[in-house]
Amino acid sequence: MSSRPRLFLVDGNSQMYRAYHAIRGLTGPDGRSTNAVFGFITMLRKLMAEQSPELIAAAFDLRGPTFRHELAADYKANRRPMPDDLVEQVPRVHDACAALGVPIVTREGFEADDVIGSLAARAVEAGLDVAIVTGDKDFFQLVDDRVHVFNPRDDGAWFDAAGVHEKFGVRPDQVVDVLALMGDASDNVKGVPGVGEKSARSLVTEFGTLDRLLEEAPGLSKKKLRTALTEHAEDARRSRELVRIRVDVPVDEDPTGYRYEGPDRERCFALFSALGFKSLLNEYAPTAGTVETDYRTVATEAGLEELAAALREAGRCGLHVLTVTGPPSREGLVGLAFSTGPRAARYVPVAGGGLDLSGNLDAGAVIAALGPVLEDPAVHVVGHDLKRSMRWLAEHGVELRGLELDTMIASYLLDSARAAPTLETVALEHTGYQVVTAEAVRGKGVKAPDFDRIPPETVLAYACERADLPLQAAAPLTEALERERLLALYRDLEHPLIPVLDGIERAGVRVATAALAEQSRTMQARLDELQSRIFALAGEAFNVNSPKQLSVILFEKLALPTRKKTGKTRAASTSVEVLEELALQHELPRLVLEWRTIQKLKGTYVEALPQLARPDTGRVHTSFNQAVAATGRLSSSDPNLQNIPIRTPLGREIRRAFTAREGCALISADYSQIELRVLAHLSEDAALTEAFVRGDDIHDRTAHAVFGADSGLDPHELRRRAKIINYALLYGKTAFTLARDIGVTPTLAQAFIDAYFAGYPAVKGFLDGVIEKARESGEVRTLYGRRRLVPELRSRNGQVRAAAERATVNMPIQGTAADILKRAMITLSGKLPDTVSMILTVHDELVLEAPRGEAEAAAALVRGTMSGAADLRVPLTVDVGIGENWMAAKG
DNA sequence: CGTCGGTCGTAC
DNA sequence: GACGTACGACCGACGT
Repeated sequence: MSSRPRLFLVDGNSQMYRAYHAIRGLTGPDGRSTNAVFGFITMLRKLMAEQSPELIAAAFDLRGPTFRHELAADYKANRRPMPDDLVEQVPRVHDACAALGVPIVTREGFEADDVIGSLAARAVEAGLDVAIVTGDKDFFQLVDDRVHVFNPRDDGAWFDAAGVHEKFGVRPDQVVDVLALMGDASDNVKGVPGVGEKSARSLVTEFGTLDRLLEEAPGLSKKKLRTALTEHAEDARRSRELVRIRVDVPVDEDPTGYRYEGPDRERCFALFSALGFKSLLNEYAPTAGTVETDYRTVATEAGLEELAAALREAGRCGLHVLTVTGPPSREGLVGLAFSTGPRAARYVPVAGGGLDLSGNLDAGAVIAALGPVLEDPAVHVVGHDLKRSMRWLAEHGVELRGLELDTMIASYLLDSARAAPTLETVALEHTGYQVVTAEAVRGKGVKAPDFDRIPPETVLAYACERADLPLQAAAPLTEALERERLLALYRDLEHPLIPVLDGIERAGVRVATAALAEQSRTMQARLDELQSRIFALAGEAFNVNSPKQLSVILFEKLALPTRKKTGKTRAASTSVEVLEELALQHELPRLVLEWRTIQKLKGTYVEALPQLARPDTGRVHTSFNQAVAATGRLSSSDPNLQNIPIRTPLGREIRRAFTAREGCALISADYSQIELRVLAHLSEDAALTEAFVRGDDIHDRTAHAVFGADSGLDPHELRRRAKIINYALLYGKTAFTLARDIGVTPTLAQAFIDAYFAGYPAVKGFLDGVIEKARESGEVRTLYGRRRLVPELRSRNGQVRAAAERATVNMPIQGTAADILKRAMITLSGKLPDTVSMILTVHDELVLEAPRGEAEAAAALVRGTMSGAADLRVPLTVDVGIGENWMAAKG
């Protein structure tokens, strides 16, 4: 090993071309290509990380002729010009290179190759080793003890002289001779006709040098070769001069001066922001620690009064409510943070909890001073997840008003397809700051102390940033919403929905915990019984819940046939589908199916729900997430009340446990076939629209269209199949899975799909049109302008593309339905009397709780509001029911 | 002992 | 390979 410092010389042009071809379809915020820049940066960063170069520089070609054009006028004449979208990236590749701390070297009249060759020669003279970073085999000619070639592709490959011989078949000093003989069509380097790479190599190996070969040519026995070599000897010599990399270009630079001193972080950040390289921004972002801040703790009565006055004076603030983890509670409030301007915030810790905060103000004093400000609609509030703040403040009797902007939801509307936006990503993208994470303050894992166990001074920066940065992000986010035509959707739909959802969450839903406990006992008894019979049949005890152990029993011990493999690990599947088939030939899988069903219901609902109910009220308060689902739907968690069973009798028992409070009834109202109606509206299909307008049974209508009037089959079965087909189309289902679901051959299923599209011709055109438009624009929108970005439509991976196409056709349908229900909720919340509460929403359904005497009137109001929530070409039919529990109300 | 990916299953 | 959108229980491999 040499101890000499090593200079890395990056072959800029070849690496830029490689990046350009390796990455497709990447564009920046301005819509211009960024693929080559991104690929080049990735390569450089990898090089830095893995090779830790002490010295580095990059050489690039300049436009215009070089000395080679003087040697051969047609040099590179055949080469296709650089694509326009690469040309425009060249200056940015240079910028990126410089920003990352890699100086750029060019020489007029010479190519990057010659600059590198000459720099390498100077470097060796100066006592350095050299690594040429390239994927171009031409550089093999420069390799010696001191100069090696490094190909950064994949894991990276080093070439010394032996490596060159192994890879290219000749010694480095013979490389030019081989290249000269074989020529290079793309550069118009002629070479010798009939001599390709292989024969060039063997000839040079045999004769040692090109000169020697040409001397001996007249005596060669092979006629063709002899003639070619003698006639084209001059071409070969000229070609050698073209392919020979110059090592004598005057380079003034001192190679020892290319010391790598790291990236210019500010310049990188600015450049990567402009290019839209969000994943890279993180690393180069300025952090709070590097910026002057005015973050202070407020811990006196006088300070509180001063803060309250300042907030009123400002009329606008960023807010963060710092709490312990877990559901909202009175005790869990840890502190409040307010910001009224960039990098300025006040943190008000609240005494109590596990830490001795006797020096701090108690919740009563804090709320007394600041509650009125928070409730004042004239004081506008910006925050990240305002609904969460509302719920926690409500625990202290404070009604947060004056909501101005929720940065979480604004960011979600801009790109609903990615993971729910955290303040970390919003701050980074819209203010350029990297915030302190909760993990950095609290530590990692479940054992990390909660915020109430951490001293206020430690929490200060964290809490203040969470008030400050949303406020700073508000303007850029609003501009982005405006620019992307999403501001009206935010203002008219998502924003007004925040307090509506807060109300639903706060109201909660009553669960009959005693009934669930009873169910749990019954279920356990049945599970025990099933388990012993399963063990008896298996001949041993095992964990029935473990797919792995179960498959050993099924497929090894009992030697039942495997039917399906699982997605990722390709293990034998034990899914319902498989077990149902196996149940035909063995008792054990049948018992396992029943065991699983009961276990699932018991574990997920019967036991989980009572634990999540408030002991004092017996009500569970779910969280609705407004910034998760890519289509615009809401999701529900802790507990998820949107997947409570309904299909099986046992499952329905669980719905019976959702009951109205004393003296009240539940009202369930759901849209009938809303997605198909949305499809009818969006596609403007005459037959589909007419069917809904006339009030036909849509599945019968489809059965008629698909199977004909006189198929002679059971009408119920036909309707069942038609229903599956109707929904299959919404999800982009293929003939393959449709066939499986309705029990026909894929060919027949395809015939059904064809018949469907023949019956509803505009639907086909609509679905194709959606994909086509989305491929062009990169996005797909609902009737109300909600959008989803679908870059995967341009993927080269067929499977990825197909999945994106299915998501694309589904989005406007599912998303418009979601928009409509949200509209209905907002309107309804303004009309309902105080005595009636919305308590649940499940995609196409609303559940309300009303005093018995008011239920009928409320039901009528709900039906009217939901029906009128959208103005479609088809009516919106709403099924409404009233009952003492959720099951009964769905009647 | 905790984290995390994989599998399975519930809803619309 | 093959149905869109979610949440969550449980297992078991893996790392501390």
